[in-house]
Amino acid sequence: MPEGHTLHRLATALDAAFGGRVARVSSPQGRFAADAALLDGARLVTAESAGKHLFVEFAGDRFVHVHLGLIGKFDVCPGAAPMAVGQVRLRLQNDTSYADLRGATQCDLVGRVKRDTIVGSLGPDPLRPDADTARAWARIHRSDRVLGDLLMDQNVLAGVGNVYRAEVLFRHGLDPQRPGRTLRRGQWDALWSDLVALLAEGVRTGRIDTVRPEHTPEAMARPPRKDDHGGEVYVYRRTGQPCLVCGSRVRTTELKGRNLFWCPRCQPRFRSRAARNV
DNA sequence: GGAAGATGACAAG
DNA sequence: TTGTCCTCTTCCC
Repeated sequence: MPEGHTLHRLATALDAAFGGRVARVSSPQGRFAADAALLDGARLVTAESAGKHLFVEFAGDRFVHVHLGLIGKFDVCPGAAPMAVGQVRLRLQNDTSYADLRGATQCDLVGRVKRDTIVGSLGPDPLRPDADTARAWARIHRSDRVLGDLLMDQNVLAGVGNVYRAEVLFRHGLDPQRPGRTLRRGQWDALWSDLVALLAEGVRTGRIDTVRPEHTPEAMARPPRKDDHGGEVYVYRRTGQPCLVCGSRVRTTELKGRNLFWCPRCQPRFRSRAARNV
């Protein structure tokens, strides 16, 4: 379930379990074996996240760059490491904890320059207090691409994934197919501060909850969800179900290979002034 | 038991 | 745009 808040929590957990201590590093699956051998027995300095990227820093300006992709998992557990189950690409362990990485799209040993390049290419991360929101706005308000596309572009905005995209657009009544250049500054500012709050809440709870208190009874009354982002949402993966606010059926379509969810009434189709005057 | 699908991102054409 | 990779869970037969 990797969106920005997940990676942020993961970095914190890894830092708490391994930061400042010598770590055993291995690759039971073998695909990271050569690099693991180089790091084995080194001091793990810290772990940090940037958007959906994770960097585990080892002494000597060495970083394990991890991207979980769609299906990756990095489980941090207390106690002694059991026999590796499944495809464990990377395992960290010390006297008190172990952590297993599976299914990541990326697990590479990189230097500081490469690490800085990756971080520098990302858009502002709502979880970082020093995030430069103006950079994202500069990209968005000049773009012909639609909001649903822009919000998922990590070079525009770092850490937002499919769940937060769908939910934040719903919360602001914005049509996902609306071109970025038509967004007003005030709307963007509201969108950004909402993302800051939602992701911070996600970091705190480990779930994605976006339903406002006034709609919580409706959310609680519906059948339990099968997917595992953990929280209560308005539209994400609720295709065909009634909107918690207006009762319309939640709709879905594919946008650049990803599922996009929205409510046709709460997020009415955007029409430019020119189009309205025709 | 096996197919489908999933909170992502890349390269190739 | 399409194909590919990564792993695990859910759903259907």
